Formats: sequence, structure tokens, C-alpha cells
Amino acid sequence: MDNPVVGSRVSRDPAMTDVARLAGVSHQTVSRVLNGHPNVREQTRLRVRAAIDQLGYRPNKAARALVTGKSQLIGVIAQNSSLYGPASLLGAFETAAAEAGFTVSLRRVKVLDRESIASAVEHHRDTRVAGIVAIAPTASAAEALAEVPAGLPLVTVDGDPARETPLVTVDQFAGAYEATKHLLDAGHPTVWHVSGPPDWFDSAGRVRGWQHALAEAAAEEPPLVAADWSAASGYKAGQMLARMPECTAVFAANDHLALGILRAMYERDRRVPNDVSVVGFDDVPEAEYFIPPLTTMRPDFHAVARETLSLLLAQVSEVEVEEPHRTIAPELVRRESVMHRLETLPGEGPLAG
Amino acid sequence: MDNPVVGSRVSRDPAMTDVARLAGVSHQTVSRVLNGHPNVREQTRLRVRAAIDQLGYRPNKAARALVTGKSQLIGVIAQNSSLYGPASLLGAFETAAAEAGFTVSLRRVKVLDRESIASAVEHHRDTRVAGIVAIAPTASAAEALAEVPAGLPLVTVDGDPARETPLVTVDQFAGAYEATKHLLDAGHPTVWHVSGPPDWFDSAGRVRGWQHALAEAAAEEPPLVAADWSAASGYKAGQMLARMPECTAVFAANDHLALGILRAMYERDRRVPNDVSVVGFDDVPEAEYFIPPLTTMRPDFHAVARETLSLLLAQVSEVEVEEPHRTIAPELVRRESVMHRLETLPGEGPLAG
DNA sequence: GAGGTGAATGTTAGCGATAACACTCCTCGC
DNA sequence: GCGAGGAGTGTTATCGCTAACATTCACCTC
Repeated sequence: MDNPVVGSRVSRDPAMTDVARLAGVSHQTVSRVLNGHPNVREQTRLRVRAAIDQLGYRPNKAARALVTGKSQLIGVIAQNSSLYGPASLLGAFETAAAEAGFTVSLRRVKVLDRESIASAVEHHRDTRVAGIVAIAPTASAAEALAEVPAGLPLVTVDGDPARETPLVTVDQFAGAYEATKHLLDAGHPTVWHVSGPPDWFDSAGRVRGWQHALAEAAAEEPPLVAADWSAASGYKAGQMLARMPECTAVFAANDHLALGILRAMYERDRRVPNDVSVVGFDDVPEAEYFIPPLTTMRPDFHAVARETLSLLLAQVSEVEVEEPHRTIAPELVRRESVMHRLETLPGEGPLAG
Repeated sequence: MDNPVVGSRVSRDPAMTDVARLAGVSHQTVSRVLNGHPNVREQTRLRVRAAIDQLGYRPNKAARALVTGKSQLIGVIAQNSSLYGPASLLGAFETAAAEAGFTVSLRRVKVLDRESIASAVEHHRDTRVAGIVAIAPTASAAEALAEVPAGLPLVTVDGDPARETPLVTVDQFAGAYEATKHLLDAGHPTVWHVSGPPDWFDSAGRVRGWQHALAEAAAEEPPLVAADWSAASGYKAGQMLARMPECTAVFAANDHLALGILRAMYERDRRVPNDVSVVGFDDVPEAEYFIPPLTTMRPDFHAVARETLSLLLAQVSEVEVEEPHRTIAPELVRRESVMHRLETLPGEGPLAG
């Protein structure tokens, strides 16, 4: 008489008790089968599985989350931009999370100020996410994140390297150092740098790497040209640099800046790479088809995503991590925007004129 | 004596009953305050609010979802690519959803085949999302979506226009028509088209728009050059087109294809726009800094996102929508890759040679 | 063969919210 | 002045699951 068809509610998603009834066991046994507990007879397990399939039963995540107090959700906070780096990272992370059985709950913010970040954190707390991943490339974002309560796992990506909180980042310093050195090795007396926004950690790290390479080679350090990440600002910077004959090598903080620079040079008839060499950063998919194809630094976003997830899951399972900082070194991709000069011509020394 | 500090569990998130005890009411009254029910005395409401603030109480979404059977989640299915269009759309949609009080649960798939989509749909069903938004630009994706059960709200973006299911899409036909007509009006005898992957609806729509403009102007239709969305394939197509002197105008299905074409033309000394005019599609932020700045069609991704959300929410609240198809016309952005020719020179007629 | 052990299973008690209904009062209308 | 009706509030059941404890039974040990 325990046939489930009693015809009251016409359709309702089958619940665990429905499966239990069909399999002739208690709902707890169904739960055990679902969660892979050891003490279930093989025969019983099969009966339960059959009942699950027959009913098309799917566990209710809300109920599970309610009773366990945990969810399989990872809250992500990112800026609402279509910048290539963050967008790629987000995609890579979502994939990595899905493979580990987690779902990404996405919260974008318009600006990286304290208030927006705080509200995003609140939101994720309300949802009882298992942990938070924040792409926090500016000081204000990193500071706002300090308010995340201690118990809640948090990994910052592209955040403040000075903080002790778990952090994964592209090795900006090493990448910029290598890019600059590549230009120096090609025979340029010095290298100019068009940077990203000064309040981004990424920018700061790249500036330091550039300075370090210059200092090491005893090259004179030209004034820093600060821009934002856009092709437009690269273009503006490029218009200025194009008028300076002593500028023969430029390290742009990303590929879109480089694109703007390329066009500015083109318009002023300064040929790249013959007159001016340019190196970018990011290796956007189109960089190979710039005029000329751009030499650039390629970060490994998948590696960043993997490390981020592993650092987060370590916290979730309360494993102590010795040094919770991971930096992923980018790789130089040589194309055609850098020319090797055998010697420095007279009148082309650094800052001449 | 009803002080909550009884010191058993050291810390636990405060629940509704804790608030109720502090405010001296029943938990049901707290619930009423939270949900804005009318029949609560103002004084009581204030007392409850004060208790909420004092305890830092936050409602448990899992508990609410369990009892109501509904969540404030929207499941999104998208391809795991960093293509500009889908990435922008995703960002715009997440923002729109957040403003409406919904959270986006993201599921990316590597390939748009039946199996991957089905698994993503399963996942969202398990989560009891309020509805699903799928960016399904290929036939296989659209077909797989047919298996979404009838009760579950679904909006397809960039999907199959032939289907009756709710759909929002950029008006590919109109955009391609306008781009092609723009080139025709500029005096070109005909326009070549480098298309996206043939199995994308976007591609198909753009091809039809192109054909229509050609037919209307009684211009001869050159063979279609099929590519994918990448700059690499645009470059290949461009190398071919550059060798054909009768090809004076190209409509590329997106800006990255156009970029590849631009470089191919440059390498073959075919000047853009003097010798060849090019129009793209998407208006990626860098398009203005291509060499030369690219004339292109700009889709309004925010509008697409808004329409998508409104169509989805209509279904969630079971409102009948008359014609659940929305197309958003893109806008022509004129820059410097198109040249107006006063007359067609002899020997430059279509398909001459 | 009494009792211990552990595997296999069942029973009960919540998790934290909403829904449905019950119960006070108070205010009307006639 | 009394019943209807509604505002304001409380009580109880319930959503679907897991945790903790209880129970059964077979097998082994001495």
C-alpha cells in the first residue's frame, strides 16, 4: 500500500523518500549510497541506484546546503570589464572549478572601490559560498577585501603582493624584466615604458621589472609614460614617443597599448621594428596579426586558475599552506616587432636631444 | 532570561529565531518584516530591524530556497572562449541580473555539442535555478537545448531564429546588410565577404544580409570565403583576396577577421582604404587603433542583455509574451577603412580577370 | 555459548526558513 | 451591544536532506 501514486500533487520532483520507498529501504540508506558511504551492501546499492534512475531523482542542493551549512559554490568577484586578461582568467577558473565539482557564482563590480567590493562580499556571504576568489588588482580592492571575515576562505588574484593573504599572480616583475632585457640585448641603449594605470599592482610590478633590467644594464632610465590599459591611451603615448628620435625601444604594459603605439608610429612614419622596437604583454590572440606581428609576454592563465583553485580548496579543507603566494612566470613570444641592432648609431644615445 | 548567550556553541551565524528572541517577537514576525508583509506594526518592524542590525543577521538562502522551491539564481551556459562578443555579453548580462536581484551561476562548456550542453542543463536543474540563459550560436547547441523541460524558463541568445523558443539576438541580417550597402554606396561594384564558421547562426545571418544587399543592388555575388572567427583565418583569407585585383571591398564577419585581412593587404602592398575597403563587425575596443582605424558594425550588448533578462523574468513570473523574439540592430561606426570612389574604373568590374 | 565486534540498516532530530492557520484585539455598522 | 471583519501576531507543519544514535544480525573469540 505504500505505492507513491496517491494522486494528490500531480507532479513534484521526486525526493529521497520516494527513492527509498521504491527501493524498499530507508531514506538514510539512499543518502549513504549518494554520498559513497562504505557500509552499504552491493546489492542494496544497486537497488537504490536503479530506483534513482527510474525516478530521475536529483538531490536537492538547497536541502543539503541547509543541513551541512556548506555549499559547493565559489564566489568570484571581478571587475566588469572586457579586458582580455581578467576575461581569460575568469573563463579558465570557471572551467577548473567545474572539474573539481564546484560552481562559480559570479559577481561583477563596476568599479573596484571599497563599497562595491564590500557589497559583493556581503552577497557571497549571504549565499554561504565555500570560498571567495577576488580579482583585485588595485589597492582599494585589496583593502576592501581585508574585511572578509577570517573564517571564510579567500584567494586574491593579481592582488597586493605585500599582503600575507593567499595570492596568485602573474609574475609581473619577471615578465617585465625579461621583456626589457630582450630589448636591451637586441642592442638598444635603453627602453621606454608605457605603463598601465599606476594604481594597479600589475602596473607597479611591471614598472619595477623594467627598472631593474635597466639598472642592471646600467642603462639610463627614461621618464615613465603612464597610461591606462586601452589602445587609445597607447596611441596617445605613442604620438609623443614617435616624435623623440632617441626612443628606439618601447615596452608596453599590454598588447592593446602596444597596438595604439604601433599605429602612432605608423602615422609618423617611424617604422616598426626598423626604427622602433616594441614589446607588449598578454599575447592576445590577435597580437600575431598586428602590423607588424607583436613580440610579447604570454601569461599562463590556466596555471593561474589552477593555482588559485588549489589554494582555495586547501583553505576550504583547512589545510595549512606554507607559503600561500604563487607567481606564474610569463613566457616571451618572439615575433616581428623587435629588431636586433648590431651597434648603436651615433646620435641615438639615450635621452639625446 | 531569554538572553541568547548560553555559551554552548561558541559561534554560529544568527538565525531568524535569534533575531526573534532579541526583538521579543516570533520568528514568523521577523520573516514578515524581511519579506515586506503589510500587517506588521511600525513599532514592531523597527524593533525587529534593530535586532537584525545588532546581530548582523543574514537570511539563509538555502533554507528559503528549500521551503519555497525557488532560487534567485539564473543559470548561464556559454562557450569557454574569450571571443569578444560572448565575453561582453556575459558581463553585461551578469550586471543586469545583479540589478534585478539575481545571481548568475555560470557554466562554461568547451564545445557546443549535445552532450556538453545537456550536462550543463542537468547541472543547472540540480541547482533549481529560476531559469536558464544559453548562448547557443550553433545548431548543435540549439538542438541540445530542446531537451530543457517545458516548465523551466529558457532564453536563448544568438540561437536559432527558426525556433519558437524565446530568443534574443543581434540583428545579424540587418547589420550585414547595412555594412554591405555602405560599401556599395561608396561606389564599389561588389563586395566580398569573409564569413565566420558556417555552423554559427551569426555567420549564416550575416551571409544572408550580405547577399540581400548585393541582390538588391544587382551586384554580382562573389564566392563566399568561409573562415572561423580568428585573426589567423582572416589573414589566410586576406592573402587570397589580396591577389585578386578585382576585389576592392571586403565585409569581414568580425573585427578580428578584419585585422587579419588588414595585415595580409598590407603585406601585399594593397593599401587600405585606397585599394581595398574593409568593414568589420563587433567594434572591439581596439578597432579604432587598427591600421587604418576600422569601420565596423557595433552591436549593443547591453540591450541584448536587458532584453534577455526581461524575457527570462517574464517566463519566471509566468507572463505570456506575445512574440518572444527580440533582435537588436547594430550600428554602423564609420572610421577610415572605407574609401568613397566617385566612379568605377574600367577593368575593375566585378569578377573581371 | 555468552558476549564482543562490526557491518548493514533504520529512526529521530534537527538545519532555517515560509505557509497555513489560529488566535487576540480593536473598530465598525446597525 | 453584539457580531463581522481585519489588523497584528503566534503556533505548527513542512521543505529534503544529513548527523547522530539505535538497532539488528552474523560472525568470531575464549
